[in-house]
Amino acid sequence: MTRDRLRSRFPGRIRDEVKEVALRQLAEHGPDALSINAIARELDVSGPALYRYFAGRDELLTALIIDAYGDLARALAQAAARGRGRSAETRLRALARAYRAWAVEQPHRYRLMFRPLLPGYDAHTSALVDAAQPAMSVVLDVLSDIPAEGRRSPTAPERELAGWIERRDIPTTAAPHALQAIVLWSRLHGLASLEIDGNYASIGIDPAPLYASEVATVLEQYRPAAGGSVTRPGPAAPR
Amino acid sequence: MTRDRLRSRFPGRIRDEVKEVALRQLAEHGPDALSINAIARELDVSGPALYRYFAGRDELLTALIIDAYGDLARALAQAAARGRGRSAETRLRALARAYRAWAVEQPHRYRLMFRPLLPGYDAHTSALVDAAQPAMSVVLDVLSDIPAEGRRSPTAPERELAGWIERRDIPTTAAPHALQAIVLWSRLHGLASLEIDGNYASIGIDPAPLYASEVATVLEQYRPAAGGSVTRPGPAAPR
DNA sequence: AGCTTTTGGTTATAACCTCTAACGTAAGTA
DNA sequence: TACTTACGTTAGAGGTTATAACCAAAAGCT
Repeated sequence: MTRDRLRSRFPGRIRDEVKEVALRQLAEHGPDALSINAIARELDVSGPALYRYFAGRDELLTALIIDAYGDLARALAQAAARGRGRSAETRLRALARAYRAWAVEQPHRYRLMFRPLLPGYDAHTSALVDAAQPAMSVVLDVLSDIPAEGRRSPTAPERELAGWIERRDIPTTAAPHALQAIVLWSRLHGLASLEIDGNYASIGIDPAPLYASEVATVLEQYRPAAGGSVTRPGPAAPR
Repeated sequence: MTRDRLRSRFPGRIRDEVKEVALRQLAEHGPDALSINAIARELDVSGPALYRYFAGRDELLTALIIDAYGDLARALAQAAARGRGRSAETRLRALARAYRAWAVEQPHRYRLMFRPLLPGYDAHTSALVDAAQPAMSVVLDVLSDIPAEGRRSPTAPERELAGWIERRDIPTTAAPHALQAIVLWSRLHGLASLEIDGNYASIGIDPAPLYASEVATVLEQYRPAAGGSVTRPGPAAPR
């Protein structure tokens, strides 16, 4: 037969084309339904042809995940940039809204990011954590605009984080806020992942205020004096 | 042939036996590796035999999920019961520790609970949300021990929740705390799911203080006056 | 131009999987 | 004892990933 080759049909962006089809199928038929064969069929090409472009299902998957992280980072950066003039608080709120919006608009991709695929904790795993970093950096950036005057002495997790900060290419001005960023991310992730699985819908509440509230308390908690001082991460968890 | 039948080998608990094998395989070879065939092989029985006891792979999966919810609820209830004398705060902290411990000790089961399987939002989905409720009730129970003196007027999400509370068999005394419970759960879920996927380990921090801290701020936030008053879920998210 | 090498596809095949169908035996019941 | 139901068997349809072997088209070189 030798029908039109992929190369001529999608010059220079075959991998992208494959990934697009993959995302479509993923959105329609669930996360476990991602099938190399089905993609090939839709591209009107026969089975193993795609193995010229992806080592296998897993590599395709991780490529999708990495893309997703990048895309999320871009969306967050945009949201942060839009509010450049305003206060860090409002920018942070915008960030949270953008995070939520991204997750809600493409839940399949969001789920993909946090789905562990291989039991093998090998090198490719580190590729994934690297991919996650830019998005985190956006959060850190916004947080580091908040003046850190009058800070109390760093807590244990904060000290642990300082070392990590240095080992990456992150500007060390962000260090005092790293823990905030992680807590915020954890909360947003908790909200988003519960929301896209319909847990808030099933009990009939609107999660939007929760996002706003979580941002507010993250700012509150790690502030110098205020009322949040009782609240500091105690002496290494009363195991 | 006619080797020993399952019935005679595991009288009265064939389904349980199958589920045990399933959990073992799930723990060892990842969540996608759960195979009816492989289970049958391990039980020294041939393929389709198991279809007498489970309608298919999906039913087995949902059975595992429901079991997991029940098991988690038991673990939480135990933790809550152990601290019966002490203050609600410490009981709540114990609850959080138990939640974390359960998730960390059996990550495969934890992941299972929050994994959406079928795109079909049918009746079996409601079976799953029903299964999740007992665990939530434990959290509500502990929270409702906290006196609600001097409460400010209920926020929008709280009002939304009140209706839901009435529709279930939950004692309405828990109503004022339902939002706290949901926020707490969301945070715990965020922490746990990030932890079991190794996100904290990869940046080298110990998540234990974070759990404690999140419990503390949940209590802080929804307290009458204090410093948390600025923190209330704003006017329905500035969309 | 012509020859050679690389590249991008093809089909065939192995080894899995889920699940249905058809069939026989073992066990319980009238 | 005869009948019926329950339980397990093999066979098979249709799906998957992934490898192997092969072939044609395009690109590079002289």
